[in-house]
Amino acid sequence: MTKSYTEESMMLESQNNTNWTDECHSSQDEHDTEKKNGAHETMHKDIEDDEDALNRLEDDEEEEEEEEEEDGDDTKPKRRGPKKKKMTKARLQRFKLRRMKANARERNRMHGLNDALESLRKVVPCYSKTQKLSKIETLRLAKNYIWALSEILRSGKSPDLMSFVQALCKGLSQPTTNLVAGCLQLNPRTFLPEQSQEIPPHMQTASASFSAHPYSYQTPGLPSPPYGTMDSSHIFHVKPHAYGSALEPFFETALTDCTSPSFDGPLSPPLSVNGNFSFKHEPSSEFEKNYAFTMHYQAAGLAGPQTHASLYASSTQRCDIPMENIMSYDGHSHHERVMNAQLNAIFHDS
DNA sequence: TAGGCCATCTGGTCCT
DNA sequence: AGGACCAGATGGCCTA
Repeated sequence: MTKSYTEESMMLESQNNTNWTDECHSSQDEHDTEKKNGAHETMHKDIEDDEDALNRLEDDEEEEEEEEEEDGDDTKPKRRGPKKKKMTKARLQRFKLRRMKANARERNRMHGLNDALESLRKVVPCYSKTQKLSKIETLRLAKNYIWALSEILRSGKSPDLMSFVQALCKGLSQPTTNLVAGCLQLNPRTFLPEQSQEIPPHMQTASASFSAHPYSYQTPGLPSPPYGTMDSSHIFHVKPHAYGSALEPFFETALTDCTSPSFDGPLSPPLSVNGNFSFKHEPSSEFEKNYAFTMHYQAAGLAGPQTHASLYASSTQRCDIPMENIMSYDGHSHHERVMNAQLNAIFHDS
């Protein structure tokens, strides 16, 4: 875009600021309404209005083109150099037309992006219509989820539940962590020794967790549905305490530097080429060695109540979740149920 | 009231 | 030339 465009836009901004702002506000208001109603009708109307406006502008433009020819001004001295185009009405309107088209495209593009993000929200472990994850949290959770599942597939071993959860929630904000736990209808205290003792040992591994009844972990004081349901995927979202645990994890390296929200370390899935994951059983690089699973939940004496107890005993920022504030879990898609079934198979086979 | 999140507008850049 | 994409700016809404 040339500098003249910038000048034009500045002019336009000052001349039409009110109108443009009004358009923006009305559009945003309508978008809010649309969100509340859960319909796209308003958006379509918005776009139709834009198209009407564009058509009107195009009609006006044709008229202005004719006016422009008659507007030849011989009184001003001619300037040398490249002829600087006059900012005629027609040019202004053409600019406005371009801008309106570009704005409409940009709106649609962002709506498409948001739709895709909404789809992502539905397939990551925590999904609630009533309290959506923010965009950034959705992306972080999705990234952690992909990485964690990839590690499971690559290693072919059941992870320690707590470590898995910690890896999953790495870098997430505390509110998001709470929300995730809320979606699970789980209170982190469930993993305290006194509660854990009631849990059969075999239930304290991830694989057992996935095969357990959804409410097996429910603390006596916890409310019943409709606060939420728990299928296997929800187990992934328990986050008793995400940051800096003393727990030696299944996802050991995933827990490093968890205190930094901006931490964006090498937490990618092992390999993804053209959408197909390729897992190597032997770390072939220093990176893989660093990020390979270093232990299993039974090998390091981490499984069981003591592990969880030590985890929480060392926690200074305990994640106590008032269950009355927990959002309801609104259900997962068929796709996710299929995915959960596959996960169950993975955990049971390993 | 400050901060987080969001939608939108805008101009620049790259690509077809 | 026009569209896609991106990042900065802006203002509204909500919550602690």
